[in-house]
Amino acid sequence: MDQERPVKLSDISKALNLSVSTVSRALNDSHEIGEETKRIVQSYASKVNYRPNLIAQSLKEMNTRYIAIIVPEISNSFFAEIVNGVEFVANNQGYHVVIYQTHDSTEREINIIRDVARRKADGLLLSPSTNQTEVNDVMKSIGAKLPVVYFDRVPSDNYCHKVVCDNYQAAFDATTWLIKQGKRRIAHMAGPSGISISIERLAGYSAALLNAGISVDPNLIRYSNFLAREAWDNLRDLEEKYQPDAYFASSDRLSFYCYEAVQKLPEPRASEVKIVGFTNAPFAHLLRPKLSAIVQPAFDMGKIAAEMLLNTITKKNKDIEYGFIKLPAMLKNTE
Amino acid sequence: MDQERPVKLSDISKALNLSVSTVSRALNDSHEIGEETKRIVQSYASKVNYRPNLIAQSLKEMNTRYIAIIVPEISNSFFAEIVNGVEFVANNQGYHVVIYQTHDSTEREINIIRDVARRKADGLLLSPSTNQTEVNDVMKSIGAKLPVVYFDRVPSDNYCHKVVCDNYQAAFDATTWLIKQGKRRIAHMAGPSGISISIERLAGYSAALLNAGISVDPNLIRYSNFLAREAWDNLRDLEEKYQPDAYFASSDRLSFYCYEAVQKLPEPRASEVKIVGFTNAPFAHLLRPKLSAIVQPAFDMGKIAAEMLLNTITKKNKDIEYGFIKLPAMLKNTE
DNA sequence: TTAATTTACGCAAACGATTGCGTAAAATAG
DNA sequence: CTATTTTACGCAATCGTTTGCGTAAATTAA
Repeated sequence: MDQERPVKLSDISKALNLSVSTVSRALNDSHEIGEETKRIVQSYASKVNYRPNLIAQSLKEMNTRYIAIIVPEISNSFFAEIVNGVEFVANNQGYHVVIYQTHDSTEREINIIRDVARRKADGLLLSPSTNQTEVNDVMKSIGAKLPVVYFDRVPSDNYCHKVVCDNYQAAFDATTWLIKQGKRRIAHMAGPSGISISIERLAGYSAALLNAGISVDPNLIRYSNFLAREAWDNLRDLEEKYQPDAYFASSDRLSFYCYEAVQKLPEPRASEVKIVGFTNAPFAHLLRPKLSAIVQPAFDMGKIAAEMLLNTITKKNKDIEYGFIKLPAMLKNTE
Repeated sequence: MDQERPVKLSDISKALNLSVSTVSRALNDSHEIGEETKRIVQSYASKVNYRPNLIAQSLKEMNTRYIAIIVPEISNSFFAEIVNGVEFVANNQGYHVVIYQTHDSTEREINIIRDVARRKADGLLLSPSTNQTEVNDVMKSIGAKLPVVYFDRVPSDNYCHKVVCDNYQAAFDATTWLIKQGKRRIAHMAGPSGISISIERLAGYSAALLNAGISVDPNLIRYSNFLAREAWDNLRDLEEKYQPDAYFASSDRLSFYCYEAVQKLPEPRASEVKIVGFTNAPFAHLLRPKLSAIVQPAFDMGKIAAEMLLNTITKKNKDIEYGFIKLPAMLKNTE
């Protein structure tokens, strides 16, 4: 009934008494094959459900027609939207998208990058983890054949393609909004120190404070790596010692941690403390009291990053011109 | 400095004046290679950063050491957790996990399945879309070489591996809880009709009603495919005509749609109408008024599904024994 | 010391597709 | 009718590995 193993070119060639090369060319509609032969081959191939083995094709043609994207966590709506944008562009151009997640582990990230290189993905979209230098070494060691576009968290040097959101401006606007709400002791819950987004968001926050004549209090600035534990410790400590009247949260997860921590406070603080945080969670607007959200144009970031990547992949001329795109974020749920 | 192209076996063999086969065997620690030679080859290989080309390896060995998982949407926490469970098991056994999403499009799903087959994934984890029969045909046409485990939404026949949650019991418990809260006009917001989870959840809901002496009102049962539009139309219609005193929502998205719709109602209905819905969203418990949640053991489902799949992949004896695992769900946020 | 075995390596064929080149037969040109 | 071109196909190499088999040299057995 159904064949036990996938049918290959040589099966067809034997069945039709043709050479393998003729069959191959017939299926690829080559001009050096007679029309009659083409018809015979093609109809037989579709009858027996022939599908070219992509492994063999890839080995021969030295490309795989897929790109990889490495993100910290797919359940994070921000990254999920980016992936969707990437798929939108890539699928239109005949590329498949393979998604990997690091769970914010540098070790996993490095393993994945190596694997992507060994599997000969045609390109890579990367939002590198905390440990930039280690990742950088790996990127160098895999040979120069793998085009890369960085997004969200990006390296500081300019010899690479980058797509980011205007973190400085977004943080500036959000902090300014909090100040306009009458807040002055604004805690800054930052992500890991040292990476681009943390630095820029902190800079925007600080600038907004200074701009309003408020001095920046280092005690109110807390870095959390991606462990829930650290964030909670920071939040408890802040509440015990400094009782901020607002929180600026620098990531999706931190936004919700802050929100939860604040909701557990006794009234009236619970409803007075304002929170604004980076988040793309689609249901964030359902929360009461409100969680004000800095929403990044994630889908567009994904689209643009994919376009840049596919451009460099299919580029004929080899003169590289590194792109750097910066997109605006939006402040929402500000009632 | 860094080589322009990845180094391959023949590069090493030339550099060391050895045959390719000797180099290959030395790197694979074969017993028929002298210790001295092994040392030389291995140290040279690591010096020049040799990484075997997985494409070539796969072609030769007829396996790829990766499994694919196809889900409707990665941003859905339920599926994200499943993926995490799958990765947990697969990575431990040296397999990579490749994630695809269908966005609930049968066309995309079919394309992906074909691609997975052509790329020779070692196995597939599948939660098939609405259009079971079409998908079934494709699964048959790709040849018998691709082991599959179904999860969440599963086919009705017993000649396949399946991992599901006890949807009947979960729906029964949740509906019973609503009844105990004094609710009697409980709307049932179902997913697409015809798929396993919709059928089972509706059965559990109906049984709970009958069990409490409440008759099942077909007007309160609404099917929505995965378009937001349909769900909203159903909700508006229900509110206009029937004003249910509670909602049972059969999916993550429906839960939040219901919640949002109810919150927009004038008081006191907005705070009186109770909602219980399937959701694994990590911040669902932050909502006020509460959204009661049927939480599925998604991570475990993923783990179990992956274990079943890897078992059938590495199985020596070919006598297939189809597994069928059913896991309990938990009712949370019931105050 | 000779025969049998082991050790350590090389040759070449796979895996399944694509493609440059060679060549009969057919078509066209002269 | 011969010379040249075109058509339509087959042969064999290639992509980068792995692996069965063959075989010198080294070792052991008799």
